[in-house]
Amino acid sequence: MDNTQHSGRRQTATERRRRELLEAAERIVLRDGPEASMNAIAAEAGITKPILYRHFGDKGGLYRALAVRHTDALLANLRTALDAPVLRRDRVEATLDAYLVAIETRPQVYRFLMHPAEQQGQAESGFDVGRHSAPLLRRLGEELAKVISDRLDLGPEGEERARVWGHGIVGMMHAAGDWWLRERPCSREKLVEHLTDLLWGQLATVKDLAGGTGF
Amino acid sequence: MDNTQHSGRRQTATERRRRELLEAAERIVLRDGPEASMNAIAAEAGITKPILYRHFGDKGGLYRALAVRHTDALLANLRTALDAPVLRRDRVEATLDAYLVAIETRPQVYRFLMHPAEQQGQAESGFDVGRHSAPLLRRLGEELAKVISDRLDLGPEGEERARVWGHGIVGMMHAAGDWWLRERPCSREKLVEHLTDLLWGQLATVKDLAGGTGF
DNA sequence: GTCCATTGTTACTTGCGGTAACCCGAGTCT
DNA sequence: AGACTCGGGTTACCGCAAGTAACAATGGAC
Repeated sequence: MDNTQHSGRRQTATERRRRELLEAAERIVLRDGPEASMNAIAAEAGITKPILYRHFGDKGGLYRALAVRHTDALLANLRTALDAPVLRRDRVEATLDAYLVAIETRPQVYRFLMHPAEQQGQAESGFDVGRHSAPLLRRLGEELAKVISDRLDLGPEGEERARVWGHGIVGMMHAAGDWWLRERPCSREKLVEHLTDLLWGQLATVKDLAGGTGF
Repeated sequence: MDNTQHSGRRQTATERRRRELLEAAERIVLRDGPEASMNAIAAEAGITKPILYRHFGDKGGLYRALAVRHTDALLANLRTALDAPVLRRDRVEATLDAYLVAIETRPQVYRFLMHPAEQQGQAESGFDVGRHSAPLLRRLGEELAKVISDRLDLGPEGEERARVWGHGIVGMMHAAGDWWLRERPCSREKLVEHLTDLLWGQLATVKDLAGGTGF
C-alpha cells in the first residue's frame, strides 16, 4: 500500500533532514565533547529540541546514530589493513597503525566513540558490569576474534582462544593508544614497534636485568 | 594555636563521621551503580546533601575518596603477585589471576572504579581525550611499567618500551576481563592461560590454517 | 475544499548537582 | 552566668539538562 511516489519522496526528504541533523550534531559534539547538550545541538541545526527527539528518540539514539558512521569508517580501514597480503607481522603492524592514525587525526571523534555518555537502557539492578566505554571496543574485539579464528590454526578450543586474543589485543591497542595520545612520549612508528614486539613474545624472551631476583 | 586536646578529639570524630559517610556511599553505589545520586547517598547516611558537600567538596571528591580505598586494596594484591619469587611466566599468570579474582568477586566495585562517572574538572575545550574510564587503569599501567623497567633488560629506549608494555598489558587484561565477566565463556584459569599464551608470543608462532592466504 | 502527515513551536515537568542562609547544641573564654 | 564561636544539621533555593505535552502552520493527496 505504498502511497504512489509520495512516501518515496517524503522518505528521501526525511532521510536528508536526518543527515543534516546528524551533521549539525557532529559539529557540536566535535566542539563540546560527549557532554554536548541537546539544546546546543538543536540550536546548531537551527531548530529546537523536540524534533531531535522525534528523529532519534533520545540522546542515546542520536549518539548511536552518530557513532555508526565513524565506527563503520574505522572498521573499514581496519579490515583493509587486516586483509593486506603481507607477512603476518607486517599485517599486525599495519592494523595497529591504522587504528592509531584514526585516533590521532580525530581525537574528538575518538573520545566520543569510546565514551557514549550514559546511554542507559537495561534494567538497573543486575550485573551489567562494564557496559560503559565500549560497545565499539567489544565489536572490534569480536571482529578481530573472527579474523584470528578464520586464519590461524589454534587447535581445539581455538574459538575460545581466538576470542580471548581478539578482545585482549584490542584492549591493549586501545589502552596504549589512549595513553600515547595524551602523553605523546614517542612517535607513532615507535609505538607500533613496541606493541608488535610485545605481541611477538618479547616479554618472554627478554633477559632479566643484572642484579634482579633472577627468575 | 591548637586548642588543648579539643582539636585532636574533634579530628578523630570528623574522621569517623567521614568513614561512616563513605560506608553509606559505598552501600548505595554498590546498589545503584556509578550514577547513584547524592540525594540517595545522603538519605542512606540519614542526613541531607549539604554535609556531603562539606565533607567531599563535590561528587567527584566523594567518588575519589571512595575509589582510593578499593584501589589501594587491589594494588596491594597485584603487587604481591608481581613480587612472588617464581618463574616469570608463573608471576604473570598470578598477576592476571589476582586481577580477575578481584573483578569477579566484586563486579559492582569494579564497575564503579573503572567508570568514575563524569568527574569533570579541566577546561572543556581542549584535547583531554580519553580522560574517562581510567585514572585507575592509567595508574596500573604506570605501576606495571615501573616493575618491567626495574626488572627486565630492555636496552636503550627501555624506559619507553616498558611504559608502552605496561599500559598495553593492563589494557589487554582489562578488556579481556571485562568481556569475560559479562560473557563467562570459560573458566578463569583458561582465560589466564590464553592471555599468557598471547603474551608469550603464541600469536607469532602459531601456524596458518590450511587453505589460508599462506602468509 | 478537505484531510492528514510532517515540521516546527512554546512552555512545561522532573530530576540532578550544587549553594545560600539559617539553626542549634556543646564546649570555651572572661 | 552570659556572650561567643564552631561544626553538624536543615530548608529552600538556583541553574541546567533531558524529555514531554499541546498546539500552530505548511503542503501534497483525493
